[in-house]
Amino acid sequence: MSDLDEEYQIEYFHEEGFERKECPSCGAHFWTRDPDRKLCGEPPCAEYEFIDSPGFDDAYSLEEMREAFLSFFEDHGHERIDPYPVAANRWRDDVLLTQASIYDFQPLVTSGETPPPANPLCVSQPCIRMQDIDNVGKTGRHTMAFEMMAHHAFNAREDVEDPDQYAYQGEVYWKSETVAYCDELLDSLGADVSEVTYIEDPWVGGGNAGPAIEVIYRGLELATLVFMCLERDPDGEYELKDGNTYSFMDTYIVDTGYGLERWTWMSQGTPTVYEAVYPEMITFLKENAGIEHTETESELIGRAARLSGQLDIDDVDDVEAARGDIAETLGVDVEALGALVEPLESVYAIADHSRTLAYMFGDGIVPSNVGTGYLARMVLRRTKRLADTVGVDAPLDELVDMQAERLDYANRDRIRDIVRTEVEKYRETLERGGRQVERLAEEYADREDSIPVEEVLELYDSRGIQPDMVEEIAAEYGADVEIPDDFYSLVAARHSEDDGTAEADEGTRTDEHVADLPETEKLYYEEPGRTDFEAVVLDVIEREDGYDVVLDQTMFYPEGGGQPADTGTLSTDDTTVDVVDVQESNGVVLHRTDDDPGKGEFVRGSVDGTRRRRLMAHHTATHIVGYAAREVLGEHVRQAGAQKGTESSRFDIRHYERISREEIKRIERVANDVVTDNLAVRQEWPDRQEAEDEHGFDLYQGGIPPGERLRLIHVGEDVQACAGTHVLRTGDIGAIKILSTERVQDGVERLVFAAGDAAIEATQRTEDALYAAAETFDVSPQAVPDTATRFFEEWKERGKRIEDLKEQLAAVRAQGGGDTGEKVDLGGVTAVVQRVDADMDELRATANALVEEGSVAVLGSGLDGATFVVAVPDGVELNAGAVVSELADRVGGGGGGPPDFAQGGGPETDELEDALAAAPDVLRRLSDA
RNA sequence: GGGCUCGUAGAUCAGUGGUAGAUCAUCCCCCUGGCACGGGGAAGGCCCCGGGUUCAAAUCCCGGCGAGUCCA
Repeated sequence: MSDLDEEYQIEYFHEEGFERKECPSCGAHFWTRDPDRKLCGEPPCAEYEFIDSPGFDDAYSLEEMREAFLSFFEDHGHERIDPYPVAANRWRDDVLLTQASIYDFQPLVTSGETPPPANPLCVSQPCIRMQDIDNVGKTGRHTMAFEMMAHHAFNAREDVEDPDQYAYQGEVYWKSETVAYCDELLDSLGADVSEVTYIEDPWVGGGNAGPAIEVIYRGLELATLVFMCLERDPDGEYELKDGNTYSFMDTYIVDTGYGLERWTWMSQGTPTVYEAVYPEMITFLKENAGIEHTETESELIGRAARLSGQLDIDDVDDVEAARGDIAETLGVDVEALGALVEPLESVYAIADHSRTLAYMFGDGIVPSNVGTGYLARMVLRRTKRLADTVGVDAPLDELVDMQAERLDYANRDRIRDIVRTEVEKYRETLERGGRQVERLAEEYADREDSIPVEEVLELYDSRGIQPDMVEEIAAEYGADVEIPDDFYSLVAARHSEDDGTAEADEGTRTDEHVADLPETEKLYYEEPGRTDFEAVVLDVIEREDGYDVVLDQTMFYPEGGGQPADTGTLSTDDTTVDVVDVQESNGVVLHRTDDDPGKGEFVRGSVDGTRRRRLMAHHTATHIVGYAAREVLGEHVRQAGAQKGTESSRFDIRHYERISREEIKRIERVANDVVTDNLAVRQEWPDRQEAEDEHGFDLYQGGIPPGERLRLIHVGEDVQACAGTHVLRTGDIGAIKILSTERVQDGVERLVFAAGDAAIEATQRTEDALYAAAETFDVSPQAVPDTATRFFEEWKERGKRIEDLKEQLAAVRAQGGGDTGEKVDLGGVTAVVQRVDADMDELRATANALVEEGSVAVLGSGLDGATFVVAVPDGVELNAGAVVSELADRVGGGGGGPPDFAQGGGPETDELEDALAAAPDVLRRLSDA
């Protein structure tokens, strides 16, 4: 086993006379120009030495520092590229948010499959790291949103068998130049390079690894220089800190990260990073929240900030402890210090979170209960809480807009709209939740009981109510509640209880048969309207339920991109087999057939033309509906899934509100305008990088296809990467009809629509339903809504009238107006036993009326099975439930109820008379008892 | 993607197998010179929809629709 020590013997260090040392405090190895230096210089081995004493010649704003960095590397042969979105899931599906500049180039560029946009390049990449959320504001240096400035060089070894297998060749530069650039940049900004230390710190992540260097200046880590050159390999020579073994790759990549915020901070020497990067916002927030400090207070805050860099702060508990230490060092009361810095911490966090939200919404994330949308929602709610707590009364959308303006987003109105909508949703949630907590608190306060933790868990889990809100409200009502320290692990435990969903992953069956076969030539792109073709059967693979036929070329479209497979037939001179399904595996198209056409045979293929035409119409229509939805609802609208069909298709989009009927109509109109314009549908196969440069990541609405080249489909202004089959002109679609919308998830709306013939059919089905209703009402279709309303109103009126009449009938009956029943004297009270063939409501009403008269009522009905109602006036010793129970038993059923009013019945209607005849005896017996 | 909670009068919610309720809002009456308040009364319910279990379902079970929320 080797270690990576040798990797740090970098030419530049030797040329410049660096010495390698071991830090006596932490044991790390580092390189320095200063022969007298002992410590590595990184906290906790040192403290911040730049607060109030900036480390560079000039103070830079965030924008100035970004420009200084990028132009430095431009002057040194790097091409500046535009940053990627913070929503990394727009070009890769393994992560949600961009957390480093290298994310831009994973996985296709780092693996060598796709060339980088430039080589070498430099970029300032916005990133979001949610894992730091609790520390933001408290440590003075953590931010959730930041820009990682970077220069990257993509190298590939040329001593391999086939250097051309990689999308880039040769070495641009490697370790020595990388360190030299960093050193020179620091020098050019006026840093004292003799104070800079380069600490050896191997990097491991995501299956890759390599030597890496932390660049420390005046106690602050300014950059990390990573030399990605290893990949995980069970037989690898190098065992790294994650316990895995690694070996060298054919590609090796310079991956650097320079924290823009920290460089800006270093240049200004403010107490915290926040004051350096968004000073106007901090000033605004402090003013808005009415935070003012005397000179001595400010001085104290500055000293505390300086010390906080020295402490190794990893979580909130540490922060609490750290504050104690700081207070002690400064000789002040810990609570006084807290009162002084806590509002400031909130202000810092609000500024940072607002910037995070501006990035998120600016890059098109829509709040949701899933994915990046959920993260955005969490950040927004946290920000709102902080603002409320510290007393910032400016609306949140204004705060986010301040950051969006600085970041130069074009869609600021949309961002504000999203924030306002989301804040309103949160307000409603809080209001609902608050009422719920109040009720609960009142209940437990009345019982002089404390609110159990289980209730608090339930409130959080299903209603999103923070435990501290429960505490607060409970206190108002004088109810006790204890929130355990491990509250959030209790929440986690709730969710992990039924984690036993076995992964029924039968493994991707990489077909051995397919591996040796040539890729099938796809004819459907050239002439999508053609259905007949000729081909040679290259192989036939027998399957459990049929055969997979491999041809040299095919017109059959395999299932993919939400478009179902074609069906049809393959014919030889001797036989015709049905193609029931078509799949693609590694470029080989597998035609699932019901019979074996014979390997080596020459076949004529015929695709079901009607089915294909319908699918093509729906596929092109999907692009058009997407375009129309973006036109009507806004640029943030993105595809969240799609499934094409022959009768209808569904298309899911990200949007932050329910779509109104009006909006649907407008989308339909825009879509049909595109159809009427009869635009040509163009396809092209450009280089991936060029396509991304020209059209951006919105190309990947339907997912991210692999490969160096993309197939682009142009429909009017709309451009998408798409492998499906399309009509030649939009007019071929005929018509597009949106059938319904539904909310698949919060923030995801599903549009169900039909195109072409299917649209006509769908419209006809709707009309048929309307006509049928019109016929029933015997009115014109236009009159159906009014008529239905009138009928419904009348129906309700009649219901009430019937109720009323039943009451009256019951009263009359009770006074002996109707056919009087048998009277039974129970000594002091009379019981009336009577058969009334009526429904339960009427029976109940009659019984009530009899009770009003002072009688016991025993009523039976044979209307729907045998049913009984027994009612007993107040003060009479007779259990109605017991009576009913006995009577119902005689008709094969059961019954019960409270002692004064019981109901029951059974299926044997024939026994009803006998049961009623026996009732007097039952009554006498039960009342005696 | 997975879990959980909820859907009852215009609003907020009780009711958890046995006669659908409260508070506020609305309307009427009383009190007052008038108003606020107070007192009395009335109107207002496909108990989200569809199945199932049961003598009986707002209530229990299944499915759907709608809303909310937590986790990854």
